[in-house]
Amino acid sequence: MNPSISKQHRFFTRTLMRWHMHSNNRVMPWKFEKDPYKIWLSEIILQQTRVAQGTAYYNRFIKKYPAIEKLAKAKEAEVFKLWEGLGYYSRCRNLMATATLIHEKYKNVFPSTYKEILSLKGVGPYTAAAIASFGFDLPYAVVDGNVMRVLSRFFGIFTPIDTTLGKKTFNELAQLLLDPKQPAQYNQAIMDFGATVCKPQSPLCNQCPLSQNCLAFKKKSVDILPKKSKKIIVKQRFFNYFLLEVGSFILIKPRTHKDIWKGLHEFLLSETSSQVSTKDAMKKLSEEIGLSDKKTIEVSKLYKQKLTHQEITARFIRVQLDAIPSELSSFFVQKKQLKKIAFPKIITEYLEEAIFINT
DNA sequence: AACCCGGGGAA
DNA sequence: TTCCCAGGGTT
Repeated sequence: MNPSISKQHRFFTRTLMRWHMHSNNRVMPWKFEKDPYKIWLSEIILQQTRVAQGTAYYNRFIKKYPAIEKLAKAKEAEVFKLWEGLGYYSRCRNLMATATLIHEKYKNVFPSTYKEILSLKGVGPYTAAAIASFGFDLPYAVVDGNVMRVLSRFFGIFTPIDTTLGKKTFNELAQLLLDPKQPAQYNQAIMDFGATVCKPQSPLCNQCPLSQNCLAFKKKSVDILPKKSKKIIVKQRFFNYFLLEVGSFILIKPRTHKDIWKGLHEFLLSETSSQVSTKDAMKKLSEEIGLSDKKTIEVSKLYKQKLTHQEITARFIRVQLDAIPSELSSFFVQKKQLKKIAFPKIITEYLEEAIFINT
């Protein structure tokens, strides 16, 4: 018996598991899943993503790539297109890298130790614990946003969850509380409990089985927990997109530099530090790439896209060229191909509204 | 330790 | 608007 486990700890775990047995009605496609590939895929998709948003993506991925070998052998552009709109595209790159690694190094057998799982690209402490417990019944406690919220409230912990000390505190506490005899059930229970009862806003304290011993409930601090320390500064950026068109061809470039949307594609971009007129944007374009015989045919309205730490304002300017410039020839594709290419949301939105694409 | 990386839904 | 989501990687 671990002496550092108090009465409060035991009440928490026992009551949580009882709730899980009798009152947990949450349904998700990957629940009770034991195939580590499917568990891994669902966990990567759900990183910083709501279940409601990720579910459709999960189902499409499983349908198209029912086993990891299929994913490992898929074309990169195809996988990106399937991931399009889900955000955090490094997850998609890491997904493909890990699928390839497991295919080649592990011969399609998913690694079964916590250490090996944690070493996979795109798999951090949370995801490793999730795969280890759900897939292999190993005693590792998951610590995600749900868990930190539940623990910070029940144990009245005001340490900010986004600090090193906070992460250490919640990780150690979560591991103490885990029922080592049924790690998968316990982890499922605490996350479902956080998502359905101990919610971020208006939690259901009046029908919470833990409330009698919940420190935040006792001290009326439920609504200020968990604590966070960071304040995010949102940077404004202005994107002038030029659609260089030559007949049925159009210029599309991949985003490869260290910036947002790496791995997706876009039109010719000229970024300005402030909102500029179409005329000035065209002038800047001419300075950057000297194109002759160009004719503006259409200027779109302004589109906005809010990211966590940036706000993008974009305008799309259609430019007709007489011929494909030789130095840019490798970037021209048939307009018909656009539907197979993965774009950021702001471009997808424009393309859905623009009718030229079908002409 | 601080910062970067998307998009959407709920209040 | 603000918050935050089954977080992880880089500097």
